[in-house]
Amino acid sequence: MVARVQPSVAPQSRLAAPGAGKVGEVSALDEVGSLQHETLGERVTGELRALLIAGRLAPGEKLSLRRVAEALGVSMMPVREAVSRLAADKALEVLPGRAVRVPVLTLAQFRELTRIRLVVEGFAAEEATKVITEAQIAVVARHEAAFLAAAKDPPDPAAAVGANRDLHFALYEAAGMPSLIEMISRLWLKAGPILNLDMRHEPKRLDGGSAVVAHAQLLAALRRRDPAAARQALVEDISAAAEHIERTARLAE
Amino acid sequence: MVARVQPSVAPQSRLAAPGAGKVGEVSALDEVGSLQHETLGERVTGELRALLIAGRLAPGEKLSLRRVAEALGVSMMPVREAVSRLAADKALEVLPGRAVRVPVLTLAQFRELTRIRLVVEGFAAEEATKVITEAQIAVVARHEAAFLAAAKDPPDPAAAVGANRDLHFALYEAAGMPSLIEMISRLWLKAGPILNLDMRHEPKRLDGGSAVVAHAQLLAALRRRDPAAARQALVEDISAAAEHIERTARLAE
DNA sequence: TGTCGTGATCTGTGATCACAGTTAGGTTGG
DNA sequence: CCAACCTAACTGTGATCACAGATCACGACA
Repeated sequence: MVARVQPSVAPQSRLAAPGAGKVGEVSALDEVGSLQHETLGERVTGELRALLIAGRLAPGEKLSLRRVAEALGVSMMPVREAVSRLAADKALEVLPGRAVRVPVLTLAQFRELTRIRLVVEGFAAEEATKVITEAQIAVVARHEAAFLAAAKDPPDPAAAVGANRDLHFALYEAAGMPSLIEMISRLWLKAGPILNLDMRHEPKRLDGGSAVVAHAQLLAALRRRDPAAARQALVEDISAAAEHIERTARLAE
Repeated sequence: MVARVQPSVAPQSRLAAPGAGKVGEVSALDEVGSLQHETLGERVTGELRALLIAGRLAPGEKLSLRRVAEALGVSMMPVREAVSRLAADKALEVLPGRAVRVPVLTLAQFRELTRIRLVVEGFAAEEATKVITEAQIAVVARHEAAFLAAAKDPPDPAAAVGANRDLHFALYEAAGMPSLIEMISRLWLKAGPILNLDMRHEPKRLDGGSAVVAHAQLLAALRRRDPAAARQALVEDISAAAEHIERTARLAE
């Protein structure tokens, strides 16, 4: 049907971009990173992503483009773009003729997601342990402390969820693999609603739970520079949380 | 900033959907799968995805929403949605004030992508080998034969690219993990432009290349039900292709 | 009292218009 | 003849309007 999308422009004919700046001239203006003013659609996307990962949007909850637009004080257009992106990641789903909602995972889907997380995040932990710096370990430790504080009595579920997220991603980012981070983000986007909604509703799980010991083992492995042990600690962290979800959470079918 | 997106509807208050169909009654109407008519935006997305994976859109090639819309005979709106989705997957990128183009990978990005592919697709191959059926093996073998035929003299690059894709995904789908397939598709979407554009331009690599022996080893491992060997064969297939790309292809920076 | 039909309302999808920013090409001045 | 400016076309983004389809609630009929 579509023979050529862009017949007129040959990409090879344009090897080097002309560039708007003058060549050979270095000034202080080159320092500023041309703060590309974030487009409105991207901002909405980020807002919804944060809400999903934090578990503040429950599985099955229905969203309305117009309502979201009104709540965020923007037009319907950026919301459409954001929902399109998130739906492409299956972080949201659009029912045929109905509305857009947060997907409700079946038990099989949740188990598959967990298996993938074990592989991908385990790999990330292993690679991160090989190249992590002292300063980065300190950052992880700081988030671990924050998580511990939030899990203590009285527990602060929202803070715990955020600290847990920061801890994990601080580790993953140490691997220095941006595409991997992006991939893991997508996994969290899909698992976030169940995982963190649960953690939010059952703060008792936090204190004395398996997460604290897994995090401690993870940090110890990092300090020992033991990739296999770090992976093992992460696997236990993910597995324990998944088992708890399977026991308690409401999964479809 | 945004406290609650949808304040009026409590998701818990709507535990079970009412359902339009009558319960307890089984008729012929339950057979028809509620044919949801594919939306226009989805069709455009699929069209662009196919073009990207097949390597028919070269890295650095610029796209214009209006041109694409005109070429596909649709309005600009569905194209915007498709580009939004693909840009979210980083299969396309939108320059700040310029145009949208297919990304040009740096050497570091390509290497990272390859490492991730080794982990994820290797895992998929391993899992698939554990549960693959005879019929599914036959399907893989058929695509292998098609690939062999397309690689022979005279080589048919387009057919070879398609057969190679079908072969790999026939294997991965045998694992029965939909989210994993989706994840691998995204990886191919990003690597496709370089990998298959190269294969298209250098058909000599096909005949007598490492791909045919890797595929043969893969099939042998499948028939032996040897997950580790299947993974190894796939790793060699991916690695060999990646090495060739690194030697010949034009990578940024 | 239970069930079905029906209309108002809300849903996402698509099209069209408006706009600021950039690019490319042509023209003018040196 | 070369370079710099300047204009015109084109870019993605956002907003608004239009429309088919689905949902839901109310009311009428059995």
